[in-house]
Amino acid sequence: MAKKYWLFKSEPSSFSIADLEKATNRTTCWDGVRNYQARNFLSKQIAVGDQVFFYHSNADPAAIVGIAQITKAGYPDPSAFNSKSPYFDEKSDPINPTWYCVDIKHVKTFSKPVSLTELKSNLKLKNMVLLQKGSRLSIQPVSESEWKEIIKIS
DNA sequence: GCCAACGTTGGC
DNA sequence: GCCAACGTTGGC
Repeated sequence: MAKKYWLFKSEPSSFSIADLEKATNRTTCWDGVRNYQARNFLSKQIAVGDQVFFYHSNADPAAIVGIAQITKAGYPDPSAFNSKSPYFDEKSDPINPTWYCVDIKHVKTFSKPVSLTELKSNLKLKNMVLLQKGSRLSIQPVSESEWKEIIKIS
């Protein structure tokens, strides 16, 4: 299976790429995703070795700030069953879990982040999911050509 | 802080 | 099944 590319959004005030870099094994469980479309990517399509752009939303500036890779494919999100977690979902059944997560590992932090403004100004990237009007999806596919173009500018 | 766009909920 | 109301996301 060909390697695939993704973009994961995170608000740096809750979890930034610096936090990922500092995490044990530079790895974290990407939990708490509570959107069905994003869930489907996590549970069905994202595979070990896939590459991920780490994006800071609600940030100044909003930007792609680095790269991570998938170290563990989709598995049931433990936070959904933890009543103390802010992501607890009492309706999720452990036998047939509603929510999934993956593990990601830090690969690199860009010395020069690629800002949303730069992405928007690049015509080769106009079809990126991130740039579509009203796009709020927190886990998005990125095409190979988009990936390469962004690596080139970074 | 504002607000447009989106997803979900729940009454009917 | 429709759709209004609500809560959330996220750029500005």
